[in-house]
Amino acid sequence: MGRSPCCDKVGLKKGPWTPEEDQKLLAYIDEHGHGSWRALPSKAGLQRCGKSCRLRWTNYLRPDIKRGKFSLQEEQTIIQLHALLGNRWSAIATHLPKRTDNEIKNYWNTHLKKRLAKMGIDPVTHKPKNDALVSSDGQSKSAAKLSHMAQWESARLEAEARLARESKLRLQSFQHHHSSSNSSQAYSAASALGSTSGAPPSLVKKATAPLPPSSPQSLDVLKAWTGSSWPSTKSGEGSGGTGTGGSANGIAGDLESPTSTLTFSEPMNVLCENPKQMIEFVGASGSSNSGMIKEEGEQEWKGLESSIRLPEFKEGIGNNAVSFTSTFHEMTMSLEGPWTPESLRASSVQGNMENNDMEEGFTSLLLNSSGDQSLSDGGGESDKHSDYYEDNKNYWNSILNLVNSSPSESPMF
DNA sequence: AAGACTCGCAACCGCCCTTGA
DNA sequence: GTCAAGGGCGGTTGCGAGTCT
Repeated sequence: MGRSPCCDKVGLKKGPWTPEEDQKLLAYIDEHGHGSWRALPSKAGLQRCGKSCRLRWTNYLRPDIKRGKFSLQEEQTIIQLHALLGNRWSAIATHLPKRTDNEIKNYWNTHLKKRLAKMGIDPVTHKPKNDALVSSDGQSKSAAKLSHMAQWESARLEAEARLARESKLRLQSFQHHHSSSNSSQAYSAASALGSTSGAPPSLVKKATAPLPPSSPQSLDVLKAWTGSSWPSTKSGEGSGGTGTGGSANGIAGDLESPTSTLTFSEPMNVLCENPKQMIEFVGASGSSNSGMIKEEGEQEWKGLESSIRLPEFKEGIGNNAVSFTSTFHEMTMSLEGPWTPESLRASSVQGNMENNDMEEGFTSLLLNSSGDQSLSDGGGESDKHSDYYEDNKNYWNSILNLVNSSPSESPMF
């Protein structure tokens, strides 16, 4: 399975595309679709390799591409998803409609990474840089492991959310045929439908009944659900905290097992020296996508550098294991409606109104320029600990809420 | 004004996975 | 089961534009 010689052929043009070439490519795809990329150049009269055509199309010419400056909201989304997914740009791109993975990658490398670094946050781990000094006791290992597991979890969430959406769509179509107009009924039915709608029973029931961690079935099923969005091993990915397992065979590697469950019981116990340190993560119910209420604008970043609460943030994800417990119901709730900046904003406002001062996640940590005394002035040791737990929980809440609130038009769902 | 330097982005490279013969 | 083609993805490069000295 060697590399295809696609671009090795002599006589093929490389380098920047001319408007004429763009025109030819556009015209051809308009008329015929792209079909086989390899065959396309000759048919379209282009002296390019198919791969080059595909890239030009997917990264530039595609009509559904939004170009130009990233909004603050998009920046936040990228940061949060990167914290969770690492350098899986294509996965991140599925949550940013109209942005290409290449564009996001470039933006991260040229803007966001630098900003985080400037703020003393390691863009790879999303933790304060000096954290490495503190973690000689093995906590960094736990952090890495946790991050690793979070990635598996995210892939699993994607799969389950996608399935939930599909179930819902099926149900809606079913109901359409049966002239039912009650959407809440539709929703309840969708939740209950499970076993008859193609949703795996383990999902519908609620996932505290774990599939065997290394269960081949669970892996195959998940792979099928995710539409091959399962994380893949890339040689370079380890550096991004993204040493995801890769093919199913690799799953049992460094990470014990990405469970197909919603509870990281076994691995997390391994991580937790003190079981009391287990923090239950409750998925998106009443989700408040904190940090989504800021207005767009560069100046938002300015106060940030001075106001970020490094001590709390530092204690964030790395030191403790987090038990992710969610329910199919909660997940389905979080998937209601399309994912839009407005909806995020709305849910954020709602969340805040629902007393959720505590529901501030990573982005809020980054963006809050005021009202942050409560945590840093906390004083007492016990307060410190509870703050620490809260931050830990909120951090993942924020990120996973975002992941759960996937765009309806996302190809991933 | 001009050369040096920096930045941002489009495009390329190369690895890997999937698919189908 | 094997192999090659096709395509996806993340990392890297090269060049033009902007900024600095």
